[in-house]
Amino acid sequence: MPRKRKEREAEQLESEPPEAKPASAKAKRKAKEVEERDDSAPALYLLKSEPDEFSIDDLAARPQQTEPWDGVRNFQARNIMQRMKLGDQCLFYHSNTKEPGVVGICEVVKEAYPDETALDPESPKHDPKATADKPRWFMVDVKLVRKLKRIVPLKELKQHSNGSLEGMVLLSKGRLSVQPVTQPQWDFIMELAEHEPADES
DNA sequence: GCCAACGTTGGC
DNA sequence: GCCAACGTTGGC
Repeated sequence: MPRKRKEREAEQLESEPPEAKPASAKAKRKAKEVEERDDSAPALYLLKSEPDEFSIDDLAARPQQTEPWDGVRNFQARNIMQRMKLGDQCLFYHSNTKEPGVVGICEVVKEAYPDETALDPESPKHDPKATADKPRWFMVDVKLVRKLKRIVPLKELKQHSNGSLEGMVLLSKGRLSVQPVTQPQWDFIMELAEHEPADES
């Protein structure tokens, strides 16, 4: 029975990471990236949330200012999340709202573990394909580090899409809800947050 | 509310 | 294995 390609790809994504499998060129590249990663520095990411659902202020109001990042239902996003390590830093991004943009920083305080909302038939996020044995979806816990002095709006980030933020995933793969961020991109956004927005006219 | 972009599903 | 149809995301 020939496997459907998309299905195979999805399963590949599902069973990744970690640990060795035959290893495509892509997988090797990824392994090399991990190997070369400087373990002394936390990795950097961006997490999207719709503030109507869960905002940076909701995170700030939580006990311990900590929350499980549940509900991710995209393989690529999940795989990125599964690579997160304790202490990795994440930009908190407000999406699907009046003023979308980066609003704060949070930190990984618990590495990937099964997302129980996928297993719960009562949950709107329930996934019938998820089982206790093969949970399929994972989440991390994040803790608020700080809110930024001001929101750095998407509109403003876009103004630098051919400059300091060239190649930023947010600007090319707009829909991915968990994304890697590079150190220069991170630093630049921090810099933006410290200053008043540049005059747009 | 509209719609473009993109991921997923399923027929063949 | 291709691709059309469908669903979701998210900016505007």
